[in-house]
Amino acid sequence: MKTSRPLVERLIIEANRLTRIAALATGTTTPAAIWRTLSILSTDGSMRVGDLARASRVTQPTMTKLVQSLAEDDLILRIADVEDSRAWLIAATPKGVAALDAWRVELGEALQPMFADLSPAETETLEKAMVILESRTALATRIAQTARTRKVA
Amino acid sequence: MKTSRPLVERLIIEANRLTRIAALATGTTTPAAIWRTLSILSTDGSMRVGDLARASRVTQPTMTKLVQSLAEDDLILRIADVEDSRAWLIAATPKGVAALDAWRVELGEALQPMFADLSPAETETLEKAMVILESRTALATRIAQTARTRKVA
DNA sequence: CTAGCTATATAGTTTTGCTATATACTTTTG
DNA sequence: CAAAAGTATATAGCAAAACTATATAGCTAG
Repeated sequence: MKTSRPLVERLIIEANRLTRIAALATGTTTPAAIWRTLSILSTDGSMRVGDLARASRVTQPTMTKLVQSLAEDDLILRIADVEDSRAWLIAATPKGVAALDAWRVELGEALQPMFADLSPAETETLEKAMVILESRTALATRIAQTARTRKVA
Repeated sequence: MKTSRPLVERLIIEANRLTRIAALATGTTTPAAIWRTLSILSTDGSMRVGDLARASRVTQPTMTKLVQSLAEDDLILRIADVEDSRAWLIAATPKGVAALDAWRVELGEALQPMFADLSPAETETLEKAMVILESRTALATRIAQTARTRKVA
């Protein structure tokens, strides 16, 4: 283990580990692609199939099929885009948001034992760190979204 | 967005988001399974195919095939287990560790802009939070490993 | 209005990962 | 200690997922 690893690098390593440990701790077999898609819609709002595919790092045909399957389960819905009738806006339904939320609760509970014995000072440090992280990731997704080649009105 | 979400839950949500954003920012097409496997071996040391499969959340035959392909690229090597000649110990090679490290550097650099303007106080908060996180995830993987049904000598 | 461009859908193929099972070795038991 | 039962990995065959290529429909520029 390098001692001189930059902070941001340590951050992404721990993020990957936490993600892996949490998935391991819950017994769910639901494909990660479903949660990833619902997470993106939940944080970034409704968007087109193509944008969703890019954000989720799959090809557009793959996302089209995933969206079809999610729509069948009423987890998302497809709204006609008034500005461009070729496109659809994909939005999470209340049921979809609830399913995502339940999964997050499950993940949180699975990780809980690891953090059960945090001291008040440690809890405060993590709370502060979360506020910082949350502000940065919120910014990042906005950048990613505008990266789409979009006509300026 | 819930305001009353528990700390641990916010943590896993941000971990997922960071993982997603970082993957998006780099253009790599290398399957995630490869990095996941190398990460596990790197942090938890050499282990058997079966344990590696469980840790990586794939079936044993899938891991057998992945291990074969990684061995062909000299990213891992298979050591005979002296205690049980049915089993192999899988270990990351120096080349494997280097590849993992390069990928982590790339992820870190991709996220760098998001964190370029941290104040000294914010940096310190994140540094402290990382120390806490690193100690907890280190603990967690040890627990997962002993969870294997292992004969006591 | 036509030519070219863009958004999503479909078809067909490749890849990935699964279940079932075989093989080799270890452990338990009578 | 030999036979039976159990465990670790490997292989075979199949199912699911995701890709490339392309079709279809709608938009936009000249």
